[in-house]
Amino acid sequence: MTTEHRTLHNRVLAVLGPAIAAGEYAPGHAFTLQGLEGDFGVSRTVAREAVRVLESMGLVVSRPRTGIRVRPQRDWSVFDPQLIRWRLAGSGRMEQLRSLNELRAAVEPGAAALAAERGPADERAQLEAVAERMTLTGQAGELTTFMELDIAFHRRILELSGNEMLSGLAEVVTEVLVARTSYDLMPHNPRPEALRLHMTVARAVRDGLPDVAEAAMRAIVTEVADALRDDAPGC
Amino acid sequence: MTTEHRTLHNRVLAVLGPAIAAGEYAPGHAFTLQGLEGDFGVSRTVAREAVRVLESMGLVVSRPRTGIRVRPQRDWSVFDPQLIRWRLAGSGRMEQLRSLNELRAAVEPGAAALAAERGPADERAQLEAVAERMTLTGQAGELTTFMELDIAFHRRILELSGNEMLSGLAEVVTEVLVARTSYDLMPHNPRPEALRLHMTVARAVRDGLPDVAEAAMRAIVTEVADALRDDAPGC
DNA sequence: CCGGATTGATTGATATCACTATTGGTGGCG
DNA sequence: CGCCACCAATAGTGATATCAATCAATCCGG
Repeated sequence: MTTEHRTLHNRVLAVLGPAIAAGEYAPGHAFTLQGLEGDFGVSRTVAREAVRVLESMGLVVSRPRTGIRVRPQRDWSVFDPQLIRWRLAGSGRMEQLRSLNELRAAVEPGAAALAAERGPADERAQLEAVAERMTLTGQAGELTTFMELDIAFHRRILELSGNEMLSGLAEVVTEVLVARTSYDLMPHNPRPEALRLHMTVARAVRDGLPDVAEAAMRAIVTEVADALRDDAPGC
Repeated sequence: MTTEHRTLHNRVLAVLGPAIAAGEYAPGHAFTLQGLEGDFGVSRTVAREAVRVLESMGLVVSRPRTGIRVRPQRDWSVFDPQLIRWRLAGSGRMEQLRSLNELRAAVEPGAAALAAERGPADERAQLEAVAERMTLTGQAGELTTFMELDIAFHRRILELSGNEMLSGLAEVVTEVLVARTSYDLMPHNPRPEALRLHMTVARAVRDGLPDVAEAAMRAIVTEVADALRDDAPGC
């Protein structure tokens, strides 16, 4: 997760960010520094720091005389984990989850193949233990622990791909899984089919079978995508 | 491209960012605000704004008494277009290009399929014209114009996918293509095979043939990946 | 009615001060 | 001798005041 020490500008961001991310301000809407100072009861220094961060995420532009203007959605840095979290907290959650899962569907099968192909053998072997514990805690209905293992599982595979960009998506996947659990979009008991598929992926990666790993992972993510399409919780 | 008006803190970032991104400072290395003020001859406010941005990109953490410390690479927001640009400007360029292209290889085929499947028909039809102009300018050796068209082509497909995350990757692909051209990693005349493949993708998308579009796009990106593997310029 | 000078609102930048948290040392105690 | 509690130095954090630069909007002359 991203670094979050409790500074004032972070507290401003924690309110402003989600509000803009949720579309509460139309593109083009202009804030002023003075306005922010007043609204949040903070100094100019702090307000400017917050604005600089929003600016670096592409949410706003700050120009003299015009103020701080909200940019259209297409300019946002949609891969920024913080922005993803903000959006998942807002009203467009389901839509955001759908597009994130489509991304996962596009990427994770290939990552699983790469992991099986060129991950270090010892680390590849460790995946099975994670999948086994997932099965146990899943059947026991321990949702929080299950989530943590699920995150660890997918993160590990992305990292084993040996590709820095794919590893970087681990943050994204983490946000998705956290959101699915904390917003109660997971079934109380994971589907047995999904658990089996995770085991299949784990073994295929361990045994260096890219095609099997890829196919099983594809089954996992498309299953989730289908479930989300029906607005029902999948795994 | 990201917004870049010439503020002082941006000038600080333009030096500090690439330096950190290039690994000139080992993880754990600590700056102080005072040091930055002196080194860049700027006020504390400006130095702090720059640090806040670096912090939001995961490059550093700022803590009282400890200073501003460089974080290990795995914590960086590797999808941030600005960070990508900084890294492509540094010494690890080829490695960065390789991982970016592996990402493209994982994502773009699927995006092409989605574009063929559910993009608006009129926009899908426009792709062919872009591909045709690519062929013309490519054969004429007009590298800059070719690059712009190439960018437009791939961006259009990502946008037609109708998925916000995939559209977001357009920035990444743009940085890659700009870097390939400006650092002279493109062949002076694009390979005819590559030009034909772009035409194939364009027509398949226009005609709503996901499988064809996906296969042709896969051929494009794997060809590039192979070329990069041999350290030779591909298309 | 059009174009260019004027202007005032708003960000950009600096300087300085008080506050706070963290760390690392220091001295006392077991 | 080692462990723990306390203290002080240090660096970021936050506030305030002030001036410079910019530029959208307005106004005025031709």
